[in-house]
Amino acid sequence: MSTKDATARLAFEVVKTACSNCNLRELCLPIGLEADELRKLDELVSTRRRLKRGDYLYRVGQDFESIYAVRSGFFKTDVLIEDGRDQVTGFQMTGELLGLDGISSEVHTCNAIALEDSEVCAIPFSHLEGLSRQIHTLQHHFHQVMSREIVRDHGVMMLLGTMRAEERLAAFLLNLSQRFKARGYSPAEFNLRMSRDEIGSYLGLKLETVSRAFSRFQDEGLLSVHQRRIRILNTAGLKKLMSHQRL
Amino acid sequence: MSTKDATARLAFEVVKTACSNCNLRELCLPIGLEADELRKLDELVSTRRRLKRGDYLYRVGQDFESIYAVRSGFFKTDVLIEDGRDQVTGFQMTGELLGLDGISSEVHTCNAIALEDSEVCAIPFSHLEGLSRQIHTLQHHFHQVMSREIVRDHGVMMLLGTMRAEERLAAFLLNLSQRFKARGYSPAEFNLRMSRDEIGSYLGLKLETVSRAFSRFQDEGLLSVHQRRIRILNTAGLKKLMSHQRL
DNA sequence: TAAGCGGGTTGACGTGGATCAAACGCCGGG
DNA sequence: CCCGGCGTTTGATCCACGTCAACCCGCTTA
Repeated sequence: MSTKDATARLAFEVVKTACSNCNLRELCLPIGLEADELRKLDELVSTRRRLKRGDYLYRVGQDFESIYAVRSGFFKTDVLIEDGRDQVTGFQMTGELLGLDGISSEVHTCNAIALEDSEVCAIPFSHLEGLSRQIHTLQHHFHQVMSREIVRDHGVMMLLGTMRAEERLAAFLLNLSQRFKARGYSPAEFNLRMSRDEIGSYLGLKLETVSRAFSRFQDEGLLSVHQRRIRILNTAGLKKLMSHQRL
Repeated sequence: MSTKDATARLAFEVVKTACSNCNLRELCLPIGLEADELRKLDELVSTRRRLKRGDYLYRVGQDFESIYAVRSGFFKTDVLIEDGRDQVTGFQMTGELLGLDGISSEVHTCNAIALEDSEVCAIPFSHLEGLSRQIHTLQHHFHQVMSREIVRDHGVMMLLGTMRAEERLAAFLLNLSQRFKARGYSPAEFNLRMSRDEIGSYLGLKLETVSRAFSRFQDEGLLSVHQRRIRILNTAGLKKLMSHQRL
């Protein structure tokens, strides 16, 4: 997938959008807003963008002017260092926000890439700031979203800093499961949108280690795994595994 | 140091404070505010608190109502899991903010502990939201601070996910160095406020590994180390070490 | 139908850092 | 001045995960 293709397509795939009749409004920024406030938000969320699998929503170094709400699909964000190493910093699904990293320096500091065909709402940031000066609820909710991102990052730091391979994978799967559940999908059966390599990058492991951990989970009857199709058979077992004292 | 001692002392050590004549105002929340705006901020920043080494500024589970700006001293924040493992999520120095994690759930999700005698300004969060609805500059600056925290966390994730022990320690020291420099202290010579164990926890390493890495750096002439006293002798060498391709 | 390819699995082996253990230096108290 | 305690250093050993390599599976293309 060439960059030019992606950029060209993006330029045209914009659609007028409206929060007030979006079925994600309980999951996304509009939480708790009154009808008239929701109308104001509609004006704010100016455009929708469609992306194909592999397209970049934004790249490191690109000017920041909007944050994005995932309307459908699945994303990853990653950061790079010169020598080629990279780290997946998160996976984002419907109702989650992308681009908060760009606020600090007016420039995006990570890449956001669609892992399947996706759709996002672009929210021009200066407008969001303007509106959140008027709507207290929106302001507070936005602050909570940013704070939640910080808390999530602390969880990942804990995972990377103290957990062993199987614990990391268990934590990862339980987190995904719970997020699918919150969106009305089965918490027990889902398919992964990311490769073993991407999971490994997120968890600070090599893809072989991820693959082996999957196999061991399957052997122990905790899951069934077929390629990217996951069925969780023993949630309690996975949870127990996570809190196993390090020997 | 017992908890009760700390809590009792904290209750009394409150002092009226003012941003407008604080010599940190170029480093802290007031950046870029006009004189009259600064006066409003003064009313906001209600109290100052002194802490002794080892005191908790706040604890996991405690109700969130203020964020804190470090006026002097040095802090660490950490998170725990049931089985006793813990992860230091950050070290905070003068001008940096503490407590952003609490916004999302109205409850603190990490502990903040003074690593030396310290002083903080308490900023009641609801007041901050109120004022930032009036002062655009303040609002934007606050968003930048939160975003910067997210970017910093991504850096730590990169460190924990992809770097080896010596690279982590080099990155850590260079970061400290640069932060001391920004505060007008020597970037080359400083003393660490935290133990090897705390460094290890932050970097996802055991204290022995940290100690060995220090020794090796010293052998290679990159630093001189005497207990917690650090002198950086070869910044370029440390930087090069950081970007060494993994074999 | 074959051939190519990208992603996933599995095995054999190497190694960086954890673990265990001992000793050292610094510091405060008797 | 000695003593005990804590943080740190250093050495010896171990093991979880990385590395390297072969192979497999499902999909696409010729």
